Order: sequence, then structure tokens, then C-alpha cells
Amino acid sequence: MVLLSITTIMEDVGIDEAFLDISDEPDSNEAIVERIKSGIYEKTGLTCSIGIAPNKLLAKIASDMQKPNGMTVFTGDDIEKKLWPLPIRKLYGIGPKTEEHLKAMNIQTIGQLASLSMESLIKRFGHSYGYYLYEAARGIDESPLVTHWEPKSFSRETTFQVDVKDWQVIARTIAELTKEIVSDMSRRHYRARTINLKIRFDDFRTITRATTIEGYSGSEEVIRKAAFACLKRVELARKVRLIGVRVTNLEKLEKVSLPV
DNA sequence: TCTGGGGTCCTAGGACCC
DNA sequence: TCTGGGGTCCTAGGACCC
Repeated sequence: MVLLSITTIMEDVGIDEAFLDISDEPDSNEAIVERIKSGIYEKTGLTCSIGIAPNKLLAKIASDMQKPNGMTVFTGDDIEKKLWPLPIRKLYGIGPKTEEHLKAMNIQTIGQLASLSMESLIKRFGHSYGYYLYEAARGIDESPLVTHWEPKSFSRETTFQVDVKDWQVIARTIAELTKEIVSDMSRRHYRARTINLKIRFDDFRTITRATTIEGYSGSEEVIRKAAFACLKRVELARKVRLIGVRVTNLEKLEKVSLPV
């Protein structure tokens, strides 16, 4: 609510982050930051860090630069000075695997990443991600704020305290997870066509199996049966550490309640 | 560094159809 | 009968984010 009083163009990112489009706000950056900080402090007693930049990618990085209770302004002119010296891992979308990969190529900073050609990045990382890295290293990000979205999947998973071998326990767990998912789904008025089962073994190997059914369903029985059909296709040679169930391929039901 | 849960997106390969 | 191209759907796995 604090943030919505600033602007209604807002994208929630998880529980404690958001992007705000303040490009049309008449107040100065400093004034807006002050309103946000004091508003959040009054409501929650918490401080926050704020980044102001021409796009989401840079705003995210900027907000990270002065961590407790800070504010960083990033302009298009700061790319070389502020972005390029940073380690690659600071770039949104670069995780441990890509970091490792790039370091093996002797790329340590975002600036060094920016020295690679688009062709070589696409060759190494595939079309979409290679192109993303090329642009991100230059601070380019045209992605709009997403103010409304629909879920693409519902899932539940659980890790056992002790690795299990007992088929009964596995089956019961699948049934329980399914029940919770179906409850989520029906509360939010969705039905699904594809049911995924995820199993992690005691050696951390993780496999998935999917079943796509004839039409969309929100029936606990139908979805549980599909999950069991997936389970049948798994060779349970090792103990199981984690079980997960996910439904994808969703259809939103209209407010007028339809039979499930 | 190794901890868990709920998500998203991407890629590759196979099946099937025209 | 064989070869090949293009499109779509499905499955399995991987990487990343909060």
C-alpha cells in the first residue's frame, strides 16, 4: 500500500521486492525515495535499499550496491564506470553454473563479458540466453513492468527427513501433495492438463516424469491417477529423498463456476 | 556452501502431420 | 519407397530467481 501510493505501475518481485515506474512522477528522485523509506518504516519498522535506473536490470543492481538502507542512482552514463567493474555474478540471470562457465573462459567482470561478441555468446549459451547476456552486459533491458500475471503452474514438494524406500510412503506422499495442489488450484479457479512428478534419489539424481491428460481437470482423483501413472514409469532402485508434484498447462475457469 | 520450497523459462529430442 | 522440410505437441532435464 505504501508503494501503491507512489505509483500504480508496480511489479511485485517476491515478498520483499518491487519495481516501480516513476518516470511520470513530478517529484524529484530524492523526494520519492524519502516517501518510500519513511512510509515503509512507519508501517513495518524496517529499512530498505533503493536503486533508481533507466530499466529494471540496472535498478536491481543499483538497489544492491548500498545494502542496508541505501539508495543508488544509476544513469545510462554509469555503465562503464559502475556496471563493468562488477563481478559477473552480480548480473541478474547469472547463477553459479554460468559463473563457473564464464570464469573458465577467463571472464570475471561484467565489462569482460561485454567484450564478447554476440555470436560467441549465442554459440556457447544458446540463442535466448546468449542474446540476453550480450544485452545485459551493456545494461540494456527493455522489458516492461509486469503488473499482472497468471500462474503457469502449481506445485508442492517435500523432502523426507530420512530417505525412503517404502512404496506405500511414496504413494501416500504423492496423494497428499496432490490434495494440496488441487486445493490451491480450485481456490484460484484453475484446471490443468499436464501432471509432473519429480523424484530426487539419495544420490541427488533428480528425475521428472510427465503425463498429459485428455482434457483439463481439477479433479483430485484424476490428477492423483496421472501422478501415479508417472510413478509407474520410474525405476525405484534407490532410496527417495524428495517427492514433488506439479501441474502445468493450466486453464483459468471463468467466475461462473463450471463443473470440474 | 550446501538448505528447502515454489516458481519461471529454455533447450533438445522424438512423435506426428502435411 | 525414400528423403527432406516445416510446424506443433509432448517429455525430460537444467539453470535461475526469491
